[in-house]
Amino acid sequence: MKAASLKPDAYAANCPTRQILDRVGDKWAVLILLLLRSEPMRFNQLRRAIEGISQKMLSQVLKSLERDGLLRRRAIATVPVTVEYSITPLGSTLAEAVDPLRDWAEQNLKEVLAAQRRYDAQRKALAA
Amino acid sequence: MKAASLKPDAYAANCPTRQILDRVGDKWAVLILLLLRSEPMRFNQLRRAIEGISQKMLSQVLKSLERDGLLRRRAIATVPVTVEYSITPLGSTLAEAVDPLRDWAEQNLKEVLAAQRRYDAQRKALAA
DNA sequence: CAGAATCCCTAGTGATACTG
DNA sequence: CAGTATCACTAGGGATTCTG
Repeated sequence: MKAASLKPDAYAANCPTRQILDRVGDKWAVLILLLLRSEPMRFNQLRRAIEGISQKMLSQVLKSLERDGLLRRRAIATVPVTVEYSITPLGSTLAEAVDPLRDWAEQNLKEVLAAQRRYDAQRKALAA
Repeated sequence: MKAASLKPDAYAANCPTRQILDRVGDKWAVLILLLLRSEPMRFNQLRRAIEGISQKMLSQVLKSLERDGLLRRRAIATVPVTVEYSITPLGSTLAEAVDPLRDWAEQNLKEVLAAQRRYDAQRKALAA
């Protein structure tokens, strides 16, 4: 865990958008948020749903999402203990703000991939 | 430079959204895109505008953005050479899809920070 | 000016084991 | 079940140097 940054650039680091984009860009954060949007889930339930995340990362990301007020953690005193994670209203609004990006991705991924192929073909031609 | 991933999880890695979110989450990519939205810029012009990016990163990010078809690179044969980067239509639509996120960030950063303070205060109380 | 190539170092991440 | 703690790794990113 490191603080934002120590002394650097005035343009990038201070920008509120940066912090949010970092969170959105986080490999798992948005994924978790989107999952919780449909229903509350428990720890291992999320773990299985995501399949590929280590429990360390899951635990870590959940903690920061909770810290940011984007989701809420509820421990239920059963034996063994049950913990339920649910999205907060704030988290929901963020998830909504991400939707246009999802849409863009789905609509334009093909074009991006095509551009990549073109670029790579071009480069290969030059290399020859 | 690594390929997407080799064999892992079916849920996270295959998702088109993941690739895009990675790009959006990239520390500089979106920043650059947003800058270019207003006007084409040259390499060192961007470098100065961002202030804090290393030229390695700038060069690297520019290259992948170009590869993705999100911006276009034009080398003009002057002495010394001039290179101009401009956003593509595809890049513009992505930038637009990011706007809701910017807005969310600006509107809700305060609340996020407040949540963080609450969380931290809570934790400190428990630690005592 | 616009980059490419190197070196280097640390922070992010996974795997493994342990706990309440 | 729901985590925490350790260790060990490597890839991301900065600083520096060189080039067309």
